[in-house]
Amino acid sequence: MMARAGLTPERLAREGAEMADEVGFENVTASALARRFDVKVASLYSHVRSSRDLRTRIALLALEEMADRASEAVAGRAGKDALGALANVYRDYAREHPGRYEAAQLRLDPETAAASAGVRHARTTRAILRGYELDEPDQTHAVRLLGSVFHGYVTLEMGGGFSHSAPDTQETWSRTIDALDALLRNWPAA
Amino acid sequence: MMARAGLTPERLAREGAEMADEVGFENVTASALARRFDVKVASLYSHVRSSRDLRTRIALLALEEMADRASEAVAGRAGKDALGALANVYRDYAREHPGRYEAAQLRLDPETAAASAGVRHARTTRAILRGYELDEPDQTHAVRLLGSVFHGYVTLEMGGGFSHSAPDTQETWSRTIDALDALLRNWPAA
DNA sequence: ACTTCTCCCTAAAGCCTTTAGGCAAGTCCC
DNA sequence: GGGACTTGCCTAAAGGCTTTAGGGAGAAGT
Repeated sequence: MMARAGLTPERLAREGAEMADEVGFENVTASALARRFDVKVASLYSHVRSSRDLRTRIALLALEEMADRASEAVAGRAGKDALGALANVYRDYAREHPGRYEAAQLRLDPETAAASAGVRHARTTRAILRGYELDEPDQTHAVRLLGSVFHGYVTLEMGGGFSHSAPDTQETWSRTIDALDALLRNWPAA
Repeated sequence: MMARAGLTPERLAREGAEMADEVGFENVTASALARRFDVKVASLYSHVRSSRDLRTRIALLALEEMADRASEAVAGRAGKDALGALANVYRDYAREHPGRYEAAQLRLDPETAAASAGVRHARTTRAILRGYELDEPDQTHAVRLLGSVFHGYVTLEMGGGFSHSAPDTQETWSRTIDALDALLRNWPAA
């Protein structure tokens, strides 16, 4: 009588990601997702272990997508060009997929994080620094700084932290990339 | 028979903040807080409008505390000294009060944000730039950059984003401050 | 066709939020 | 001091989310 809905962990994660962008990651609940599939809540629990598990899968999907975009953006570019391209991956992804971007910030336990696309993404960030002359350990410091700036900026902008003031954020964004490029070319000695 | 518990919005927020540091901000629920006061849940609703209201009050309290620390740290310092002091306010506050720091990241609606201590904090950040020679609009860009770096760094560090790699994060933190100082002294022209 | 398995269902318990209405301890005024 | 009012916490109840246990009906293999 009832046709099977064809649930799988992957489909749940994909639809959950879609939903996150529409209603915010914190509103992606097992109940709401079940409603979206026109299925009873309990049915989800054959496919995901828990609500937490569901959210983790959405986070991993988002990390994967960002890592894909990052490696594509950086391929064939170097120096400031590459830097700007990577920066824009963060910003654009967060704008196009705010719910997924939130999801990507979910705290993962260490093993899950180590197995995630986050690692690949970190390698991409490091690759950008090949265009600048930095040796270890400064290279690591710089990777961390870039991650901080991109993530921090996008978070604050999404949260409206910059919203009520001139000049506009696009201008700040370009100048931030200029500034980071200048900094990397002129990295202060320890 | 039952002595009055003496609930007030302020006491609820303070205890909620305490609780956030102990069990994480996302676990601060009206129910749990009521248990802590040995009071029935419904009683809280005479003092706060909703669970959301409670969380907002905790966020405002945290913003207030951070703004206080920031202005105290910056007073009587200038240049890199001031920069480092402000940076450490973020890091130390997040370490001492992780739950409160999370709370401070709660998205507030624009009016609430405008009336919060966040505004005072932003002025403090701007004050630091008096030690560097930056005119508008670069000053605003720089304020945003500093906010991004501090917030981004602390978030990533708290989330374990840097945890599994050498060199240690203290070293990165000092070098980040060095780098920001160098950048501000040598801000690239548009 | 019959067995077996898979997938979604019903049922139920536990916790959280929020509202409505009640009772008693504190406060005020005579 | 005693009555009337106010305040503050309570009980009751409805509705939503999570999670587990067990059942039934379609799909798949022989």
